[in-house]
Amino acid sequence: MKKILDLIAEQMRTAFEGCGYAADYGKVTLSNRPDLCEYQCNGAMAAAKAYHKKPIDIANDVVAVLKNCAQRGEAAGAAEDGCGNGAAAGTSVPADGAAMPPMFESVEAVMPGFINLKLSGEYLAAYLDGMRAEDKLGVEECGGGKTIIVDYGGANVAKPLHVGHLRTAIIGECIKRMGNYLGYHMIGDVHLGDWGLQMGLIIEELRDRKPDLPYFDETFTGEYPQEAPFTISELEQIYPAASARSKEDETFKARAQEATFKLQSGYAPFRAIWRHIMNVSLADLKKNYGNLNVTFDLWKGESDAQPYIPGLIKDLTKRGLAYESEGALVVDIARPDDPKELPPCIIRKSDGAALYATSDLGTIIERERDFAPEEYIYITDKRQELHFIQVFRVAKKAGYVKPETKMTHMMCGTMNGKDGKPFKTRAGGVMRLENLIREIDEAVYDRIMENRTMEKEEAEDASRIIGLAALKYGDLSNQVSKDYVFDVDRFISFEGNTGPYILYTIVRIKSILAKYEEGLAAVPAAGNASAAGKPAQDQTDAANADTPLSGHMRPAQTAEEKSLMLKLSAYNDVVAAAFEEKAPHKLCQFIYELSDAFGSFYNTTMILKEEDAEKKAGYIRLIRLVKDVLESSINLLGFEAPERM
RNA sequence: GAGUCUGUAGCUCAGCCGGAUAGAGCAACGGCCUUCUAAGCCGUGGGUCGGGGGUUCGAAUCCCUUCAGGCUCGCCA
Repeated sequence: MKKILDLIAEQMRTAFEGCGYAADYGKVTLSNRPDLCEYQCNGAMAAAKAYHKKPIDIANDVVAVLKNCAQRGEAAGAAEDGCGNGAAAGTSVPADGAAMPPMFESVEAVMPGFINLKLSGEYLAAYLDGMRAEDKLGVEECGGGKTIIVDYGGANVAKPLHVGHLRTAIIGECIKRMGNYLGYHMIGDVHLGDWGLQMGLIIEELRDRKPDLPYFDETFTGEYPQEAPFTISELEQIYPAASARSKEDETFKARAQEATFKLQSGYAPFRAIWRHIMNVSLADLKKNYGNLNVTFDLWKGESDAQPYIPGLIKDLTKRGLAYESEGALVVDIARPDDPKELPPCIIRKSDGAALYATSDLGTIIERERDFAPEEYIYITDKRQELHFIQVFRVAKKAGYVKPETKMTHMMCGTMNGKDGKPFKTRAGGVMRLENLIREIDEAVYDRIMENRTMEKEEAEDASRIIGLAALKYGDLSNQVSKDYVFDVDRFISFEGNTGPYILYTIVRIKSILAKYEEGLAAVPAAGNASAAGKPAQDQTDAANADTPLSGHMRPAQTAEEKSLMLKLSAYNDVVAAAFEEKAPHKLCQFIYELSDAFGSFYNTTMILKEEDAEKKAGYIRLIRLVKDVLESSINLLGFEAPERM
């Protein structure tokens, strides 16, 4: 479906043109004065200078044309009188094939030259009917199947996920879901850190702990065991210990570097250990990401890029793009218009080893070969900005990526504690993701038990769902690029603009809908024995020809109802903008406002007590659409709602 | 030092490709449950949009300058 702002703007543009002004001035925005109007057009003021006229005169001209059309009851009039060509208000939003009612309830010019618009209740109702009839609630699939690779998560093998991994995972998942919803072919890749020094550290630490393992017996010639010589909890203990040791013990560090080198050179025993590390760690990572509702299409890692690196280096050297500098192999990426000359990208260290940029370039070569995506989106901490500038420029300069391919680096701000410094546990350490999630879930559980009567098991399930929503919404509702304060106490308060508030709205609607279904089922069941045994859903559809599903949306009767309907109509616009601008917080903002509008409506309108059956059915249609939009939105954000809370 | 981002209510944040009276939430205060889930709704108070200058009919928004803070600045990822 066309976006409602575009539909209105089409009318405005033809009206401006009909008065002899450029159509561009017909831009329409949501009103910033809801007390005066619903939509506004400020074009008359902008046009005033170009046409040497008073803004209010222009506004009056345009308004006169719009009113003229409305009066004649044909918003789809002839083009020469400026009434539009019929595409906007005539037939573009069919509701059961019927023509659309007139668009505006009121159109007025106000000093100094604003044009204030109010949508007619009939038009709005018909627009919402259009949404209800469509698969994706009116969201247009603008992606056209284009492939986009999203590189997010950034987990390191053998290191537990901690809060620092939270943002990129959550944001990446949301971007991927929005893209898929809009018809892009999104490929999420976790891009594991599985090839660095940490592997050598683990191998050498393991040697000291379990020297009898066959991997360390150079005379061993048999088959290595299938089973890993450690569990995930051992592994998670080994790495930090080894890491700490390497900082004090130079010999140990040298051994680890040596081991890393041997691993990377293909030394069989160490490759065998590496595979064990990968298997054990990957299973754990999948579980943890799964708990966050974060999934990846690809579980590739830096190690997968290694086969491409020799060819990459050879190619860059042969073509003169890479050259030796201070013992390292580098590629210049500076451009004359850079405000500051950027350092070259190092693709091989002076000791001959590859590094981060090299494996990212290797990964790009593999992705081009396998997917030839039209866009790359990397989601990482913002401190990696320079790294990605370098990688992108080398990839383009060397022609590994087509010039028109978009390469985007979404830079995430850091999560700080209440003190404004990077987030730490109360004890001062790095907080593991699992612990954070548990803390939130427990707080939700306590909250449920203090206010509600619910079985222990249901409460536990519900607290997991609600806790995740609190965590994700708390993150996604902030601007991606900004640092933000991660305050556990605030997240578990669940009041105001929070995930649980959104869920609560959904749960209340579900509850009303369920009661309504019960009520409908009860009526025919009393006098119709044959229907009595059927499930409630079948009965409601069969019992009443004019069910909430089949009937039309009714024009709003109250201010609260109108606000709610107006808010709903913005859904397709918001989803498209949130993806286009890579701004999940806009979708959060939207569902918060939608929930808020529902709250006001709910509080002023008794839905189930309504005596007029058709009116009541209209309310049901409306709140069902609210529920659908909310559920669809939170699914894009990456969480879900419980049945009760 | 250079580059870059940020600075909006007591706190946490929207708004930033120029528009009308700068918006929410939390916290504070006051109302609303014999009515569909009060994790809710309604209301009150609270602001030199860091400071200064400029562009404009019009600036939180654009430009310059200044202050404060964060981050980055060739062989970590």
